[in-house]
Amino acid sequence: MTLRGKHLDIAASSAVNGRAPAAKAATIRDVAERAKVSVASVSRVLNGSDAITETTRQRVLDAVAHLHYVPHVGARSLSTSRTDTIGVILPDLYGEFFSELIRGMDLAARAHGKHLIVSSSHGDTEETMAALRSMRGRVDGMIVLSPHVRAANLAADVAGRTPVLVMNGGLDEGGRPAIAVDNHGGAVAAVEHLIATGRRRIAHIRGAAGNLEADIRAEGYASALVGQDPIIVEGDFTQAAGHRAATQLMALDQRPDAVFAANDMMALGALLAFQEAGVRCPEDVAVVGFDDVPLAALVRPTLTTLRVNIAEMGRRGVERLIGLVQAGANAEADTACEIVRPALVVRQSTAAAATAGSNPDQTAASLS
Amino acid sequence: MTLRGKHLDIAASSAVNGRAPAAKAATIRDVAERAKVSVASVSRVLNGSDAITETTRQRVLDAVAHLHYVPHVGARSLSTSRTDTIGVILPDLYGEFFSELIRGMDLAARAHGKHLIVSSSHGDTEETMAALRSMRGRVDGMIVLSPHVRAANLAADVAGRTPVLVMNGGLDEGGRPAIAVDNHGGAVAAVEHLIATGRRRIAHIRGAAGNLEADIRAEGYASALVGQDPIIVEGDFTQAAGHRAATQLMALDQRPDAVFAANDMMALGALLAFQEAGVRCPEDVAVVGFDDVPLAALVRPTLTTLRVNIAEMGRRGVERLIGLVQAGANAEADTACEIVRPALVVRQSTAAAATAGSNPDQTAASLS
DNA sequence: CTGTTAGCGCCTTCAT
DNA sequence: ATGAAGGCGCTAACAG
Repeated sequence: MTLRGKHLDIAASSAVNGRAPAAKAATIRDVAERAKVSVASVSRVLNGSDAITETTRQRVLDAVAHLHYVPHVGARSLSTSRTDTIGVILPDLYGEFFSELIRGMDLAARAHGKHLIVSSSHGDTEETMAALRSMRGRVDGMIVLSPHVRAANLAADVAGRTPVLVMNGGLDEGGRPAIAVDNHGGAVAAVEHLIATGRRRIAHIRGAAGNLEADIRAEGYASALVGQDPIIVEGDFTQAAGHRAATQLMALDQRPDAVFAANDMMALGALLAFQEAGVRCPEDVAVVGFDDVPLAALVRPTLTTLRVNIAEMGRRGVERLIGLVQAGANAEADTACEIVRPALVVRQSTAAAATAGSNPDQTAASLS
Repeated sequence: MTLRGKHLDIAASSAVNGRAPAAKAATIRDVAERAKVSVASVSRVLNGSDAITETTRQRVLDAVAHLHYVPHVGARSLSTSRTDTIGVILPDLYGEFFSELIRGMDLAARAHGKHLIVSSSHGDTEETMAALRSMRGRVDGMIVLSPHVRAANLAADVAGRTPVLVMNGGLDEGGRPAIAVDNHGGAVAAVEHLIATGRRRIAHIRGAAGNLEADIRAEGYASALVGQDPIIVEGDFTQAAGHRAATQLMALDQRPDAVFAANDMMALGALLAFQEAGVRCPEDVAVVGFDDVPLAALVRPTLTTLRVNIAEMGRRGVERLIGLVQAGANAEADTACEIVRPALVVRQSTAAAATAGSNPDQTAASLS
């Protein structure tokens, strides 16, 4: 007890001596002392809760100003068990898709006064778990993007009581809150568009094996083909993979006259490979991507793709998660898997040879 | 109330029945109880500190496993006053520059077992301050990227005892730890390259007014000109601005035969504008960007630019900050402003008309 | 080696 | 309207 008293004295003296930004940061107790009120009152003023005399309110605010006091969020969250922070676990931080996603999430988070703590798992299930664990108690809820179903589900378990929103493209999340892109529908739309514009040998550059979204898109592609066998080349969602795959395709006996790449970056890689080889797009070969990253409208020829509105999806994810957090125990109520329907955006890369060069950016109706 | 009680019952029962992930998370005390030891021992085992009997260690680990116990990081950091988290405040989250930067930072952070909490301030000084304040107690240190000097310096003040690393391109940070790009040197190199390849009327598309980096680059541009007056058009670092600016330039009586854009995105915008207008690059006009975002090597013509190695810079920033945090009170020792020298990367967009089409990606020696 | 206990900084009943 | 006091979950002396 006596010891404690001493401590306070020291803190007080150093606090009193000037508006020093260094030294030990002021605590709520310092403020209380300086304002001659109890910590409770300070707390009240700062949280705008109960009714407080205008006099004390001013006294407190003055003290706060003089001391450069800023409440310690960590301590606060320990007693309120809220952190006002949401965690995001991504498989990777590379490429325009994820940066757009984070941008959208940040926007929504800021709008709701939440913080965003991001972490990438490099696609590794073990790392995903580690990230999840280390986030416990640090966040009010998390959004997990894992290309592997297992990982996503495990994630939801490890999280314990913390709400988890899964965004990994699988439509069946076992009744967990989720947001997913209609990968199947998108792939089908891509192929149908190619067929409609007269293409007859349509190849597919797929994403990494084992990646859920890659699987579904490939499956959608195959199911939409008419009168031809699937021609599938492996890829991994990177521009380099698209380049390699396109090279392989050009070496085939019967060259395809159209390519549907599982994402835009690979489509771009393919576009470049074709260009370098003197294969003209869209005249000799049409190309369709997926995602509609900003870049897609910037390259020449501009890229036909499936618009996902990535930032919007990120925004939506954060808002939904915030809802889950607020719902608390009732969260069981929300187990819906929200589906995002990509919209086909027709650009130059799939113009029928005859009409090549027409309007570079005409958006078709949404799939839904 | 009754309704709520019912809900809770349900939750509870579901928790009891099996290794339920729900229910209230176990605390260190629960573990201690179940393992028949004191909380101190549990803490010891978990932190691998002191020596512990193998017996108790096992007992603790068992209990931890059975209870799905995960230490509460928030509480821990309250007593250790460490958060193992570093905060990053960016002016914006849009564009490839920042996504690359975050990627590099994430890599370094993960390597050191730190978390990353990001926040954008939309270039607004007030928002930057708010972000800083709200990070207190939540991070061990922060990295601030603010295009405005004032903001950056203010930031360092508001932060109080928390180490702050400034990365806003200003070389003079008043003795604060900082990392900056040699914007002046880069701009000069760009102009000199253009002159060396025979260009005589060199224009500049500058970044937003009031933006420190934009100012320095513009100044560097002007200082390197030989035998011509500066031709400067306003921009704001976006691709659209570059497009507009290029359009303005084409309308001039005496068209420039070269353009140095303050960043790659604007250079790309200009490239497109020229293309649409039928002005050939590099034959009619050469274009140089700044940053070397991944995209620069993907467009056609490939873009000559100043490589900054963004991800590496992000990595470096995090490592330096971690150093500052560890140094603690001795932090005053490190007040150096580390300078990153961009390297000129010559690509197709500045090929002299005669040699146009040569090697698309030859890197020149670094400036340093 | 292990248990006890006092805080870390804040919020929040419970009295007054 | 305000003050006093008991935690939140964990770590770190300080005894045994």
